[in-house]
Amino acid sequence: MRTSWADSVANSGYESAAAAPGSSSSSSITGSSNNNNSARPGPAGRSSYVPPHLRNRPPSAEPPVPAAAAAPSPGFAAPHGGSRWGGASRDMGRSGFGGGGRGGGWSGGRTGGWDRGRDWEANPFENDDSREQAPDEQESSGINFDAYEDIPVETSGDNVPPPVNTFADIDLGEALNENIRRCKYVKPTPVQRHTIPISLGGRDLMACAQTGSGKTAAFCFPIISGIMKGQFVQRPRGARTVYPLALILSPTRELSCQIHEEARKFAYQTGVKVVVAYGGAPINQQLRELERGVDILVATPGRLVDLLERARVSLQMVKYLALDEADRMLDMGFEPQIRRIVEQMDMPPRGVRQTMLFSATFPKEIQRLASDFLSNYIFLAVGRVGSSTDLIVQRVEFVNESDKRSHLMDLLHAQRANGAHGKQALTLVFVETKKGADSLEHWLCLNGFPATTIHGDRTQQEREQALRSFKSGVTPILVATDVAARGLDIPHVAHVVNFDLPNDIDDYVHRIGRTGRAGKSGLATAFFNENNSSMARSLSELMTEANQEVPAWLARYAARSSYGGGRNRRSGGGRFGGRDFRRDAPFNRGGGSDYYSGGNSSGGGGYANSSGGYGGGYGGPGVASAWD
DNA sequence: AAAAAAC
Repeated sequence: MRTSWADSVANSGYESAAAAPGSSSSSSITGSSNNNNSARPGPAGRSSYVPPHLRNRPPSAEPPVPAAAAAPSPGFAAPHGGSRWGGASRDMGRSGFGGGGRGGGWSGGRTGGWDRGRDWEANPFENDDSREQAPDEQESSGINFDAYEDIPVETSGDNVPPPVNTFADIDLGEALNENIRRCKYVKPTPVQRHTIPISLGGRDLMACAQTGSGKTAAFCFPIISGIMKGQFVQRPRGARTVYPLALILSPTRELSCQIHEEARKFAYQTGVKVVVAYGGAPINQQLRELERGVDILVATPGRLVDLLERARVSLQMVKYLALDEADRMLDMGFEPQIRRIVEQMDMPPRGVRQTMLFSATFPKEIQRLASDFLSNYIFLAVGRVGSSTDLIVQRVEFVNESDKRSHLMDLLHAQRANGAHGKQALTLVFVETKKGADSLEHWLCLNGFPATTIHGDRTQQEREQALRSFKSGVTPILVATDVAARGLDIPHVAHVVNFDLPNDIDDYVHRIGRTGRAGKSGLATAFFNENNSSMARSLSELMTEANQEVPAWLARYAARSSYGGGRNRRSGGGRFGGRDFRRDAPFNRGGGSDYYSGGNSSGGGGYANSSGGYGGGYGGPGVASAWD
């Protein structure tokens, strides 16, 4: 049975002061072979244990097998230790993984013990090439990096670390670099260029970046690297509780799955173990996975609370907390649950753990809430201009409720006619309600359009099946509620139809972001009628910002309609999905919640560094003077 | 008002 990274590395001798994730030196880290605190429990024969990621490799490629050491202290099944950096030789190309066996306390209720088959770390890259790639793909990764040139970037906060230009500029470690290569990432996207150094520097972060701009990797790389480099204290091994070092929360089950799949690629053969937990799926399998060891837990809030209540998971050892779609996680529906997880369980407080919040949109009122979870954080906004939303052609058509179906059919017909080989291009149709989704799907199928649907009234199996069937083109039309609005990376979505417009402009931004991924172009069509008049203004503003053609009738609606369209008249105004709310009230301290959260900030006005002349004055490369 | 998120 293999254990997770931190389990195998750390041991009871260490103090909890984890090495700062950003500490650059790797040479000083204790090698596994001379770590006398190591303990290797378990049956004899375990001494020849070969960690999963090293099996089936030529002997020459294997790092030295760590020496067996003292028996574990009572109550602990402490695996042997070892630096994640690979002990003596980092140049081995992989870390000196200490895959110690788990002692007799292995509590899965299984008797056979050691199941090698299950220990094998499946290659997460296996299925990557099964998807057919367009022949004209310029980058093998499919990411059109040219689309990312010259994006305005805004940062604020104390001492913002400078961005990097290449992955090689950062010491992420060989194993991680190898996975970056396997992912065919040539160079970091803007959000990655800025986020990774901030995060490696141990700083809290609120990051606002386009849909499809590589946010997942931006928070995964530093977490994985930090866990590999860190010398973490032995995690207690009591009962059946597991102690992840990192927690990644997301608002939907499918998004958590997706993050898990991606994180597994990044963590492949690093020994860092990533596990996912979400509702609607049998909990027992997830529990078994957890028992096999977990460093990074990806979860949806409900299931995590369940696991915490059952005491199967403890957040006591969490060093990294990442909220994806953070503004969604902190809106009305989710906030209490998130507060409970972050503030009322056993997670270390802000300032002790490192917290990173990511989204494409960040309304100010949500930023205010979010600052409760952050300590002296850096705000980062990567602009929209020249980036992915620019590559999405947005159209708005006036369609009365009663005409929507036939109008949709017209669009689909035209699309089919234009499509290659008469095949239907992938089209994602958003509707307002679950019932509406079912009935539209039914109607489409009746009319000869292969469609399926995804929404919260379907079983998890049905939801995942629908997504697979859509991705593979079996049902090239997917009718969805907002469950599919955020984060899902579905390659080759040619067209997003807002059959029903959302009531919030931010939701619109996330929805249309399902197309135009990774720098590719896409089309978004919205059906607008009197019922959407409250959206007229924000929609027309957004389209103007994105250099889209605003129909004259929409402009008239916008001029007529009162403010408040979409509730937060554009979360940032300008070119970004958001702007640091701290800069709006630089002298407004105290009085209730502590916006400045760190307590050691340098002064009321010291936050801006890209537009104002004041503040720390970091004006390094890539920090555009974006605010006019 | 709807959607999502545990059993």
